[in-house]
This record gives sequence, C-alpha cells and structure tokens, in this order.
Amino acid sequence: MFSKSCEYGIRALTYIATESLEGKRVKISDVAENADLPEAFTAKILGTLTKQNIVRSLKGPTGGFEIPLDKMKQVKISEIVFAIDGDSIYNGCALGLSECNPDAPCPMHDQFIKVRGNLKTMLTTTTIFDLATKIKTGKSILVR
Amino acid sequence: MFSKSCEYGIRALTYIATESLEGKRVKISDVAENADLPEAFTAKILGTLTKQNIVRSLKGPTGGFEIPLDKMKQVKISEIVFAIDGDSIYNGCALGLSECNPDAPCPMHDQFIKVRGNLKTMLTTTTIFDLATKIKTGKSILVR
DNA sequence: TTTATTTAAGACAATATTATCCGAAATTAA
DNA sequence: TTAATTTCGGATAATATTGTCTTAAATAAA
Repeated sequence: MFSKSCEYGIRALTYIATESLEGKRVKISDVAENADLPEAFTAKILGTLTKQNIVRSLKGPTGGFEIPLDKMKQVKISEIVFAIDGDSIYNGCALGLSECNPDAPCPMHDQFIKVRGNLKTMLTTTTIFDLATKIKTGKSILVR
Repeated sequence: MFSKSCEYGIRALTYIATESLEGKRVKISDVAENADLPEAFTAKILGTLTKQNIVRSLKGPTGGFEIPLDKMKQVKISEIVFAIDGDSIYNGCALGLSECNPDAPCPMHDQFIKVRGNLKTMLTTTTIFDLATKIKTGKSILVR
C-alpha cells in the first residue's frame, strides 16, 4: 500500500514522538534501533521530513530529533504519506490511466474512489500523537 | 495501490474479454495496441495468467487469447491481483511489521484493516465480465 | 510438407527503489 | 580553542521492478 520509505518514515516519527512526550530528544541510531529500521536509509527519510518541517532536528552533541507536542497533535498521517510518496495514492487511477475521472472513468473508477475515500479519511483523521499514544499505553507495538 | 504488472494485467484481460464477448480471439499485438500497453511486458504477464488458468491461449495462426463467457463471469478481480501481486495487499501490515494482528497490532492496525476490508470486498465482488461490460456499453474507457 | 503466424520461455537491459558510506557542517562541552 | 557528537548531503551500491529481444515450440493453412 505504502512504499517502504513511507512505512519507515511513519514508524520513525512515531518512535520520536513517544520520546518527545517524555521530553527526550533522540538520535538517529536510537530511532533505527528502537523502531527496527535501517539506520542510513532512515536518516535520508528523516532528512526530507525535516525539510518539510514535520519533525525538528538539531545538530551536535545533545542534538537529535524531536516533535513538539502541538506539532504531533497537528500533523496528520496523510501529510507524512504525501511528503514521502507524493499524491499518487490520493489521485492515481486504479488501472494506471494517465487521466481518470467521472467524465472518462476507467471501469474500476467508481468503486475505487470510494475505497480510496475511506483510506483518505483514515489518514486525515489520524495524527502522530494518536499513534504515539497507542504505543505508550501499550495498546500497540512498533517492533516485533 | 497495485503494481504496474497488475494494472496491465487487468487492462489486458478486460480488453480480451470485450473481444471474447463478440466471439473474437485477439493476439498480443492487438491487446498492446488497444489497451495501450507495452507489448513484450504484457506478453509476460499474460503468460502467468494463462498458467493460472485465468485466460486461455492458443498458438499458431488464428491463435491468440480468449476468455469464455462463464469464465469471465466467474473470475474476480481479486484473483487477478492475487495471481500477479500475491497476498501482500490482503495480509501485509500497513507499517511493514513482519507480523501484525489484533493481539499485537501496529498503531494503525485497527483502522487499516477496515479500509482494506473495503478494498477486498470491492475486488471480490467485481468480475472481468463487469469491467468488460462497462467498456462495451461506453460507460468506461480503457485508453485515453 | 512447408510456410507463415502465433504464443512460450529465457536471457538481457533499463529504471526505480531501497540501502550504505563518507566527508562536511554544525554545535556542545571540556 | 579543541575535541567529540550529531545531522546533512552527495556519491555509490544492491535489489526489485519494469521492459525488451531473440529463439523455440506449436499450429493452421496453403
């Protein structure tokens, strides 16, 4: 459904958020270890998320990544997906037609946009805070 | 959402079905031309679909591909997706965890399985015949 | 039987995605 | 100021996906 980059990005941000909730800043090696992610690749992804102002980074000793509380409550998962995977998941045609709309729909269009609407709704109604909270309360896991 | 192979496969089968509805058998160059697909690659995909008994192929002059009426009414789009992309779309975790289930769910699990359920339902309730009919009646298009 | 036409299969190539590595820049603390 | 620590950026590499090409096998028709 999502690219690996995207999966990694969401998992990394969720872990960073759980630590930020305790006032802790984390470095990339911690993120990689605790979210079970490839370190260098995750660094790349966090780089783009930093540029997009979704997470905050600080260089040097005591540096690392953090997400302010208001930010993690505000940023929707849909924004993370968009920042990494672009808008293909929101606008692409199920059968790959260059254009596909109600006036000239592919044969799966009508049903597909309904399903995708559900997906969109889910992503736009879930925040990083929501995911981090599920981890902190033990309702969910980030690593197996 | 689906791989390109899968998109191509569905489009190819839909075109073949529209021709089969008129009793016509089509060769791969016709499929490529009329569904706007890369010919050699589509040949590969149709090869796997033939092996999986989703479409019928005949060699030699007057040969080509065809789908009997009962077959196209019986084969669900979900089976095509499964034949080409496997079961990751039906069983994979949204965040890429190796295992993710109600007992040890990723933080997106609950919402995600609902959306995926909708997708599954759509794919299991749509047949090749349904898609071909939309093309034949002019309700949908396969090429832009 | 021979020829033309078609799919089948496998090698090969191009591109995209995923992943690593290394040096530079920033920053803290000694 | 110096040393240590951390992110940043770009080059490079590995793998997966997408795509092509060529030869073989099958088959219909002349």
